[in-house]
Amino acid sequence: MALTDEAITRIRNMIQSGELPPGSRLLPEHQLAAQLGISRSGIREAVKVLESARVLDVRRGDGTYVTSLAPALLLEGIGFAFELLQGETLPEVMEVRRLLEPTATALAAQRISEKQLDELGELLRTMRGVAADPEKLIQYDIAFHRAVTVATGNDTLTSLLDGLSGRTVRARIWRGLVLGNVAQNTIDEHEAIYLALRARDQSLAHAAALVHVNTSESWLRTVLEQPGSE
Amino acid sequence: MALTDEAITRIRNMIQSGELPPGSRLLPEHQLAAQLGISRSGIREAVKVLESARVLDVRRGDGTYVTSLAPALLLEGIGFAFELLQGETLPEVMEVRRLLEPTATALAAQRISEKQLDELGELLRTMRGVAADPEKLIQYDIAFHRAVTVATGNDTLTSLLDGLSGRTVRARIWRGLVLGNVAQNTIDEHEAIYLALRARDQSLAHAAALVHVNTSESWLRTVLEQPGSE
DNA sequence: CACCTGGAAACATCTGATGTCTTTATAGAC
DNA sequence: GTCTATAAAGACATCAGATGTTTCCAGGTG
Repeated sequence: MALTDEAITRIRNMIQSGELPPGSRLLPEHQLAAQLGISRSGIREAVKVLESARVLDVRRGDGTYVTSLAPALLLEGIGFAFELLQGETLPEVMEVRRLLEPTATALAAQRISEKQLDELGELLRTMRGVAADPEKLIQYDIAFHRAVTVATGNDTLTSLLDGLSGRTVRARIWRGLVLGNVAQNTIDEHEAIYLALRARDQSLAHAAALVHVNTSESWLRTVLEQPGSE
Repeated sequence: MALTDEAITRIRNMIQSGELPPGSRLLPEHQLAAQLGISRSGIREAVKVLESARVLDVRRGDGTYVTSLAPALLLEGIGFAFELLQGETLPEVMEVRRLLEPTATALAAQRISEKQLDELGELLRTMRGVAADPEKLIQYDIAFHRAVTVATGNDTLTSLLDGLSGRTVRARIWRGLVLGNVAQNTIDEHEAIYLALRARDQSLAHAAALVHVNTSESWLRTVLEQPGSE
């Protein structure tokens, strides 16, 4: 494995060095192949890898361009990675969430805007309305937590938590959680978080988020102890 | 873009469903191509993508195998992603570290073993010995922080922090930090963390790690305000 | 039993051809 | 002059075949 991987590295270096800034266009395949001294096949594999990593954007009939390289794009792949983690590492992922989410929520309490607070309140109100519908409840639960992380103003943090709480991982866990008898409890915990943010109380926000994540985690533990849960 | 991407998805699904468990071998390229109904070129691009994501391990002359799918492998790529983040997002990465590392250090205080404490003390002693050599100081600094996260026993967390504090990002920041007049200060902060862990004092460990990360972050801020720092 | 050697299997790479899509320029209609 | 439809060119998508290299393993040899 030398030629193709070398091509990947060289293209990456061109981007990292600024020679190929975000949005710029790469040479056509055959010219790029000539420049890097390998065949089009090799170039295509290299480009495909960088495309899957959201570094390049290949537009058929047009050309290949460097993406914006925004955190939301580049960190998109980690959700992809988390989905392949085997069952025994799921508790580890939950633990990371338990470490990160309360702190992030506390940060949100410090920075959240009035408008974002209103949106959060609206989400909470909607959640109460669909408490009987598990699928919709999950959907709005995800939206609620995402809105909180967005309120931190840190895109990198948001993207990381998106990956940690990816739809697959979260759906697997929360579907069971909601189907259990704890729907009302979950909504109450969300309200506690909302009230803490509204009060801009960082300590309270931290505690409320911790309680909430802990509920999910302890539930997950009981599920994983049962056979046939995977 | 349909055929190759579909092939990627289908291979991923075979792995996720358990049809291809970790360590198992895939069909040869031409048989896989026949099964998925595309050409060898398409299969090769798909396999290359999954290989770059550390999902597959291609052994020339032998065959293609599913990796162990361990967190350390699958999350290896996020360091790769962080290296491509542009300058203005560097503060965001530092902020995530500021959120995560103190909490992780507090967790380590709870779980670290006697043996790991001894190793940490040894690292600290070594750091003092090479205080005058920036390159080596950076090297042992990385080892120190990694040892702390390893002590949490959470591989997923370790891999994430490895990515956040990847050699490139960290080296860029710390080279300047060490070249500044703060080498001794940095070592003192490490000792504070070590003592807190030794005392198994979670609150103190949290605080010490926060002070330490904050030092780096404020330094980074001053550097980024200067022109020509990138 | 240990070592060596051949062949088979599998990936690495290249080459060339064809299909399809996008963009753009051009010719025509109004 | 402007708008539109069409044609042509450029670029990626995909396929097919051939050749080189590496690895593994069976079988022979000492």
